[in-house]
Amino acid sequence: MRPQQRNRGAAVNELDDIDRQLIAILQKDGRRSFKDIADETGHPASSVRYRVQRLEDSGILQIVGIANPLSIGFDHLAMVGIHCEPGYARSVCEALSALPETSYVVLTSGGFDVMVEVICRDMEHYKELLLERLQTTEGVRRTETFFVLEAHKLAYGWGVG
Amino acid sequence: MRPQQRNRGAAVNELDDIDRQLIAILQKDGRRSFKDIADETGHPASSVRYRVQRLEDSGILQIVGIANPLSIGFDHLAMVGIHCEPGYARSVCEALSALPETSYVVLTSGGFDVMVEVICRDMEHYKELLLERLQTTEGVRRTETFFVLEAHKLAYGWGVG
DNA sequence: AATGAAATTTAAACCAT
DNA sequence: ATGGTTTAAATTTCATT
Repeated sequence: MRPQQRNRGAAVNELDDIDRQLIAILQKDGRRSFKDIADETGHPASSVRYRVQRLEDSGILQIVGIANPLSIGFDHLAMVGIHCEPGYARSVCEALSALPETSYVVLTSGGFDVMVEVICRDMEHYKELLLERLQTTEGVRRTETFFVLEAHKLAYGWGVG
Repeated sequence: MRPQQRNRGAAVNELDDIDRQLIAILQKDGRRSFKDIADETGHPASSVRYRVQRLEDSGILQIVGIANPLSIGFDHLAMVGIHCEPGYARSVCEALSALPETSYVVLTSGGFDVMVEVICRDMEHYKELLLERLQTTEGVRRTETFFVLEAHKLAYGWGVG
């Protein structure tokens, strides 16, 4: 193997228009067949497959099933803003990411150091989570809860860490 | 058709353990073949297909491609908390949901009336969005921006409205 | 890295229970 | 709503450029 190619593996340096086209199609329907996509875009099916695989392998694209939490019995969503002790923000993020109830954990600048979204079955569940697990996490100084009363738009992000 | 079955169509009244099992598998890999799932769960492939279709038709499950925004050139994420004029919270949600930059729009109780996540290409883009579109939306009184410095966990929710 | 064509596997439609 | 069967279609592998 040539030195220039070492460690490149399935990596994608930069997306081209075809990659973006494939992503756009799969964002609408993650199970569209490669042949369908090939017919729509005019590229050969094997090339479509090759590229989608490369995008998945390199971590740019993920094709997953997404269940509506409200339909599966988890209808208490809340956003929680957290103030941390200085120097603890990242470890707080890591600890909270490990909880099954969190669907969103980010380190932020501004009035909060960390923001997390949590999904609970009911208020009892939320109370236990907040008092016994969020507020007892080392480095958490203060929390502020914003209950989600209506979800108007929930789009997709995904695990970067 | 019997009267009891009218209007049931593809609706799912309540999920059983098999449904939950199928959702769990597809949440990890949205393109797993039905035959694979059938072999793993011990259910016939035709039943797996039937159930997954029903879950999709009834809006409980969605299988989509998710692109990492940071990989596709959108690396400025921010959470924006919004205070609204009394009575305007829902219309603000609707207006902001229509913007392509928003990936998350919820009506909340607590210190903010509305919270939105926005994804922008760069600061110039964010500045334009905030000053020209968010803050000019009718009913928006005050905004507070929390820039996302690190995304530790971004899981999946999806459009309920 | 991308494509084409072959062999293999899977999905879709159908039907019976 | 489930499970089996058949037919059509898609995926995978591999050789080629």
